Parts: sequence; C-alpha cells; structure tokens
Amino acid sequence: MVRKKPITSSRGLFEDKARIIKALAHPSRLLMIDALASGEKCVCELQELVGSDITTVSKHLAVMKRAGIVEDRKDGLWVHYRLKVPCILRFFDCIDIVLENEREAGKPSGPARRGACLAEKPNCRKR
Amino acid sequence: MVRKKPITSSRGLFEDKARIIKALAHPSRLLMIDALASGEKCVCELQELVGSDITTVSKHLAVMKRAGIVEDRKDGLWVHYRLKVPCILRFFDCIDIVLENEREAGKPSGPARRGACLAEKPNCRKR
DNA sequence: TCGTTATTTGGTAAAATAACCAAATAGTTG
DNA sequence: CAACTATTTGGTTATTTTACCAAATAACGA
Repeated sequence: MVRKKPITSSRGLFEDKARIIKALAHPSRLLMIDALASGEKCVCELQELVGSDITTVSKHLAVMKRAGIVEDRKDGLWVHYRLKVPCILRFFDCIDIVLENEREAGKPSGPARRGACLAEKPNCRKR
Repeated sequence: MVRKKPITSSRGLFEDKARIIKALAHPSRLLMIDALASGEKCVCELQELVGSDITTVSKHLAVMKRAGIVEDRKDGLWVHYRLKVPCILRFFDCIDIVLENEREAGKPSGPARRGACLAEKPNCRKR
C-alpha cells in the first residue's frame, strides 16, 4: 500500500521528484525518450537522431539513467538504452493538452483578442 | 555554445514540451502544484507554504502560468492561482514509481549490496 | 598485441535558472 | 488623494545546466 501523501511539507520528497522531472526537461532527452518508446536503441542511433555531438548525447543519457528513467545494456561495442519507466509516456499526452490549450488561446478568432485589456488580464499594460 | 540545427522537423515540438516540463522541474513549484490540487490559493498562502521570499514565489508562479500549467484570478488585492491542467497530477504517480524503484535498488537487503561493485553498477567506483 | 570502433569522462566556457532586495504597480479604505 | 496591502517587475549575483573538444576506457578483430 502506497501512502499517497507522506508527511506534509516533506521538502525532500519534492526535491527528489524535481530531480527526476529535470531529467526529462530537455528537448533532446524528450526526443530520445520518444524514440525509445518503440524499443531500445544504441547510443549511435540516438546520436544520429538528435544530431548533437556524441559526448553530449552520452551525457544526456547518463542524466536520464541516473534519474532512473532509462537503463542500459552492453552488447559488444554497443550500449543499448531502453525505457525503464514506460508510464512516463502517458504523461506526454498531458503535455500535449497544455500545448493544445496554448494553441487555442493564441487563435485570432477567440474572444478578448482585440482591445480587451482589462485589469484581469495579466498582460494588460493600459495605464 | 553552439546550438545545432534540428534534424527532424518535429524538433520544435519537443522544445515546446521541454519548456512545459521545465516549468514543473522545481521543488517549490511541485509543492505549490500539490497544494493547488485541493483548490485555488492566493499568492500569500503559497508563499507561506514554500517559505521563500514572496518575489521568488511570484516568479515561480509566473513561470508556471506562462507554461499554461496554472491560471490566476484577481480578487481585490489578492491573486488566486489554480491548476489549469489537472492531468499533471496523474503524472506524479509515475514519478513516484521511479522513486520507488530507486528506493528498492538502494535497499541494503537486496543483492549486490556489499562488494559487488561491478561494471554494470552506475555507482561503482572501482578502477 | 595493435589498430579500430563505440562510448564515457574531464575540462572549459556560454547560457539559463534562481534567489533576494528595491522599487513599481494595482487595488483597497478612509 | 494619501496611506496601506498584495503582488509583480527589474536588477544583481551565485549556481546549475549545456555543448563541445580532448583524452580515457572498453570491446572487438587481425
């Protein structure tokens, strides 16, 4: 049984969670996770995918490995990485919702798009 | 620092996603999201919760608002923030799984706890 | 063993992030 | 309007993250 909410103001817990989320918070790392969703890949394949220096890619993978998001398997000269926690993928659907909201809000057809500079609007610069 | 041009056309999408995930990747912000799960709170309440300077808290909230994670509502002198995308919360269960794995791996009762410093173990410092 | 390939590690510099203080802004009350 | 409160913005500094290069390590085959 997993206690949903441990001791309140357990600051350390949120630091642990932040550490893991930080390991996700980079475009190249997200791209690699997306690729790993369809199965394990060697570093060389991931390097070609993201297009950065291979040492950069290796370090990105190390960050995710240290966070427990991926795991690796050595096979001769190659190291293959794979997702360790597939539930991560479901989260990305939620991120898509955020982006969808953003896109809708940016639509010129929506209300309050012209002239509606009210106090409630945080970007209102009317004096 | 040289930023390479994207190789895949969807590179920009991953940059957008990373921007949103970055907005989650801070212990104070996670703490606030956790608090907002039970309903909207004013900045002053959140400030008391996280214990940082109120300007710091305000900036954290601005980061999350810009990312589309929270939204605000002005009520007299107060500004109340609330979650805009509750599905974020479900994601945290997945983060808990990662932490659970980590804790299990670190258990002193498990195998390979003493002397088993193998090449496969990331924390192996044997040369 | 030597040479080759795949990956990691160490170092450095640029860029991004985060904390706090001081000042500005917005809204309330008298 | 003046005084007061809640919040945001601007500025500065310290810390963290990131990218690349150079060198090290690991595993293979001749």
